[in-house]
Amino acid sequence: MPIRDDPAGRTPDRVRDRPTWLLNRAHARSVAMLHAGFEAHGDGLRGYHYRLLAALEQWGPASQADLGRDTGIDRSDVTAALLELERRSLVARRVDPEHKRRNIVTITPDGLTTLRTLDGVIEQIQRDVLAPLAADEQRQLLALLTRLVRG
Amino acid sequence: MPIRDDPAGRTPDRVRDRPTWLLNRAHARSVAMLHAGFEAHGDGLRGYHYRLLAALEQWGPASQADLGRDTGIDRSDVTAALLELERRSLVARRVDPEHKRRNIVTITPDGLTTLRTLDGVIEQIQRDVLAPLAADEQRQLLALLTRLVRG
DNA sequence: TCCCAATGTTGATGGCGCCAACATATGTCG
DNA sequence: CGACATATGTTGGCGCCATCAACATTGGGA
Repeated sequence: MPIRDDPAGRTPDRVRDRPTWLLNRAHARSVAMLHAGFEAHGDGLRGYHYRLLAALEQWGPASQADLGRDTGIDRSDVTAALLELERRSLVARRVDPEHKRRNIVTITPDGLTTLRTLDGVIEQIQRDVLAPLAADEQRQLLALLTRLVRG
Repeated sequence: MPIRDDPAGRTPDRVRDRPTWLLNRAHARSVAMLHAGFEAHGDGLRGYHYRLLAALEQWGPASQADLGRDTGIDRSDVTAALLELERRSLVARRVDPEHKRRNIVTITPDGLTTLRTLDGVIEQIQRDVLAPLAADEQRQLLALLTRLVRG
């Protein structure tokens, strides 16, 4: 999904230094690296799956709707991603006996193992993404991005 | 295309502070704003169209292949976007008499006008995107992103 | 009780990027 | 010159992430 990696292409001046363009490129860079990492070690799982597993690990069993709210993933995409996770036995789904319209989703031991593996892969990618910057610059960037995002 | 704007959703800890996640969110923010801007004032044009117009304005007439290289847009996508731009008379295409397999694309006066309009819209969006930061922080962020992207 | 809200599912759409295949035109090298 | 490779534009398909519409089911509140 990244734009062409090849920076050989001249970028129009009016585009090249714009904040939105830089954010786009930086994002493309990180997505490309994540993609490569998931490709190599993610066993076919994608960002959605990781986010769902992470949410389940952190807050325990939840309904699909809650998972969607907690991860910012649309209900319909939650359904699709959970089907895949269930197929791999990384999560289990059962109907909530209290509210029969609701599915309670639980992460399985295998799911936890997978989550930990992905954690390692992703941590390495974080380092790779930030590699062009010195340690203090990395901290600066993260602080600024955090303020940008939360602001 | 941004992830859900609603930041109410709790984000899993292991995700929330990761550089790739922050870049993703910052990008989502800028894309959402760009989307809204194009929606309101872009007359249905998309990022591809703007980039092509910008490249034509800056470097003058070019073949479609060159446009693709200069903008990082795939040849096939260049074709589609130019069809739309031609339909709106924002660009003109003619066969290169020297190399009959080649189309020479030229921006029209209307195209220039549209480009300037979009420029204004986009400039405003840049300001909005960076609004949470003070002026010196904005400069810092841009410098860091530039190094990240070029590094 | 009746209506409305929430839930899970299916299916479709859009933006952006990628790639394969093809016909056509243009070299280049034996 | 002729065979071969290369560049170009076009078509069509795929993938990822995000969004929305519509629906049946279930539950809660007025």
